Amino acid sequence: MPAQRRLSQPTEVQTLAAELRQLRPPAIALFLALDDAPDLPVNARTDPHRARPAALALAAPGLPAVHLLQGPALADLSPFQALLGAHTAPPYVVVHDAHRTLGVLARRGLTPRRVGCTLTAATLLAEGADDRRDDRPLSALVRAELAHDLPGEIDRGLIRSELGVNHQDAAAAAADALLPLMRAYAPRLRERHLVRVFELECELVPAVLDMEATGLAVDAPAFARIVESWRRERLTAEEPARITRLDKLLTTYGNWPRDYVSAGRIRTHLYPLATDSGRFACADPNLQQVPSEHTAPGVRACFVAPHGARLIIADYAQIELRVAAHLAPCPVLRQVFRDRRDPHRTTAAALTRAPESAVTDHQRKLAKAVNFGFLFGMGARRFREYAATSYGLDLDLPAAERAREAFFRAFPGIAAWHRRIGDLSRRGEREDITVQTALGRRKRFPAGAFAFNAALNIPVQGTAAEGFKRAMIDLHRGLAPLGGRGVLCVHDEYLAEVPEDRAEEARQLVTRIMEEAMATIVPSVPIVAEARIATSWAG
DNA sequence: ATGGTAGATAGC
DNA sequence: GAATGCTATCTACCAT
Repeated sequence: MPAQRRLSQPTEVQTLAAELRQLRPPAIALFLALDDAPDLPVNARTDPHRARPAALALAAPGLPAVHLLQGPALADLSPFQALLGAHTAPPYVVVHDAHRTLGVLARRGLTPRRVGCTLTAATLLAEGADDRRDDRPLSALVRAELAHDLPGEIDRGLIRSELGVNHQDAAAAAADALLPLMRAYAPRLRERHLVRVFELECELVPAVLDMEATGLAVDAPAFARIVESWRRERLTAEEPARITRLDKLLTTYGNWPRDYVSAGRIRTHLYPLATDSGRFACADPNLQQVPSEHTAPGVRACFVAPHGARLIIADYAQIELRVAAHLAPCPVLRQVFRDRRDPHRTTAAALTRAPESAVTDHQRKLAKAVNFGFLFGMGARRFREYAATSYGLDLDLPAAERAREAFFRAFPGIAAWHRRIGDLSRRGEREDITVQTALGRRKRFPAGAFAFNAALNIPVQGTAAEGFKRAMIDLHRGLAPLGGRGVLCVHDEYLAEVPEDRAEEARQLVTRIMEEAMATIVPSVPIVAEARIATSWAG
């Protein structure tokens, strides 16, 4: 790394650049946000599904990584300086949607060095993935970095004149950009009360990077045998539905052992800020959609604890119902959880107008479908279909309507919440509507584009995601002394690998950390996490 | 050939 | 008045 522009008194930016150079390579890389770059493939700009500023992640050979944001002019960085300085890791400022762009790059024959994960103040400020207006300007620095790695595509002379410098050292360039860009976002994040979300995401980054780097141990030969059994069955299968299913399994998962397993572990890519809700996106491979035992028996059993270790598999109990009880708010549902009662029995009792003690197993099963289905605004018609496919329950339409009424009768706070969102629906015809999570992450619906169901769901899903991310941060720190580490997260499920002689200790620790972390975000309802010790994901 | 869309299906 | 939501990946199909 050429030392350059070394002054007798290093500037803030130079100090940061020096710190960045100390970091282990996987921690950083360049994320370059692009929006209207003329050389981008068309789909990066026009696909509504990808209607976010396209992000380009480019390899910067030999460099420590830096996450760059495009952004407006300078402002005050102070709230974040303390935050970032407290980390062993660098300031991670990031670009959303980089993972899609990685694919775009790959199709163009470019092989960017993989970056850890993403965080962007701009994403938060843009209030949901559908509108990134605030994110628009293409920074001169982005052009500079493009010129650096894709010579010929952009006029370097233009870059130099724009920047007023001759960048020979991409790391220094990146660092130069970092502080100003963060400065630019800081006051707006403060104004918009997004500092807590931003801090959460900053703290989360090391946990995600380690999880991505660690990967999950996998019994690749066993996986390959299952794939082979699908192939054999496909040859003789006759039932069309079965053929469709087998083809899906074969095409989606069949090449995983070959494409993604190395040294007995499978590594995925996690994107904490790629979704409207604040949940993770996961890709290449998407380990958040590994077939369940129900769908394809044996697959999850291939994801294992290595010799001498155990998996701790933990998830939250009815987390969305609990979060909804908190946010709605619904005193009745809150009380059900406080009394350690079963919300499905409560609904079943409302359905039958009988006491909870008289609820049968079948009634409880129906009530479970009712609770999960109607919570986010499903209609009676759609509920019939849902109950049939997900729970094997056949209902006629009047029965589905009665179930819906019983649900709202059981939980008046939920009913009032739905009515309030319904009112927003009318206003949303002609004005922008914004909904938010507990920490203040926002999703904005432009006038005329309000979505009732999404307005119900996103704050709940997003609040649960915030509690989960809080837990991931604490778990990352809490497991290390035991020699344990997180290996995967699936929305409300956390997998850790721990030494077998400390498995029980770890199990209890994981349970406690998850419950306490979520409770900081969702304080009005008791939170229950359940963790088990296993030798494979199926166990 | 490549880019783009809709629909189905995998997860939560 | 009614309305589950959030994703990734694959296939089939259409357009350039």
